Amino acid sequence: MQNNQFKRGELYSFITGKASTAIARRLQKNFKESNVEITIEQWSVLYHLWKQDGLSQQQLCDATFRDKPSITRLVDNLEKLALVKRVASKDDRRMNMIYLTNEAQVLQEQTMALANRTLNEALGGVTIEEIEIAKMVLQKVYDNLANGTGSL
Amino acid sequence: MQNNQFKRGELYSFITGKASTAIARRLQKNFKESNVEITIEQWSVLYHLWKQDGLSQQQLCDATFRDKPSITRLVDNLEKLALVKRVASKDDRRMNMIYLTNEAQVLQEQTMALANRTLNEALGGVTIEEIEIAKMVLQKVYDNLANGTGSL
DNA sequence: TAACGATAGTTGATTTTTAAACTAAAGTCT
DNA sequence: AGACTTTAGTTTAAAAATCAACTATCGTTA
Repeated sequence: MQNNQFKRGELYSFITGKASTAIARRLQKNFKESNVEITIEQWSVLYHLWKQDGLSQQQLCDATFRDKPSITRLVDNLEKLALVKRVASKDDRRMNMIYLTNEAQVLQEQTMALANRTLNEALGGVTIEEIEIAKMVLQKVYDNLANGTGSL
Repeated sequence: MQNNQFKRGELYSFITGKASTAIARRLQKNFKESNVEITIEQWSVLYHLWKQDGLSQQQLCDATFRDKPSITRLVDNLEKLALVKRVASKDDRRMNMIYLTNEAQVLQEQTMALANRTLNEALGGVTIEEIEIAKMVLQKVYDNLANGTGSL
């Protein structure tokens, strides 16, 4: 039994993710206004490939916190948009390595600028110290749930 | 221009909402293990009705941060499950007031216990003070984006 | 009262997410 | 080598989100 005693109802915001949903919607809107015709889900995949190109689909699952069918379809759609290419691994023929195309590399600078603008809109009036604590709490929540088996 | 200068990549967690997604998945899993056969989206509607019964669909939109079609269909499904009832308002015949059934009231205690258990799993090792700051930051992010027009 | 615009809710089409079942390719163990 | 298990990815079906168009009712205003 933990010594944290929470008042019911107060922590609803942690469950709903209203803040991240609001950020995602705003980012999507900012993309559209700049005529960037990709979804934020697709962008989140490109984001990790910009950090490191040639990830497997499973690595993209872990990075984006999505399950395998979601990544399969996101990669399907990104391939249709000619933003990524599937390349069968020579070492392990079960794996697809996902590589960015030249078109996708062009998007990086523009979309990262839009993402930073969106975060500035979202975090106005919040101090760096508060942001650091919030980041730490969210990371800890994720670690608490990602590692465990779910059996408490 | 704001004086907040963020390092790229570090704030990715704010966009993805990994933490709230992880909590939602764990809650759904805990529901299933206890044979509670509702989705977390349905539960989020019930949650607000437990706090105040007889809300209109528009009030549920605002409370759950969902749009009108989503609430229409969630109420559809909750009605099929015999957990809520639509009652046309006498004052304003455009409005449906949504009321809990007896079956839904039975669910309250069990699911709130599961929600609190889930939050205890999620927030282990985080102090009350840190939680308060994180809540404040998330609320401020939401306010920053919900009020604005999106034009920066 | 007639016309106009705003609000509450529904419907339809498309896309995404999720869980579960499935195929194919490795690895392991005797 | 043969049987078993694990891992990578795909497919299918159901629930939900999103955007747009739509109906019905209300309020205002001329």
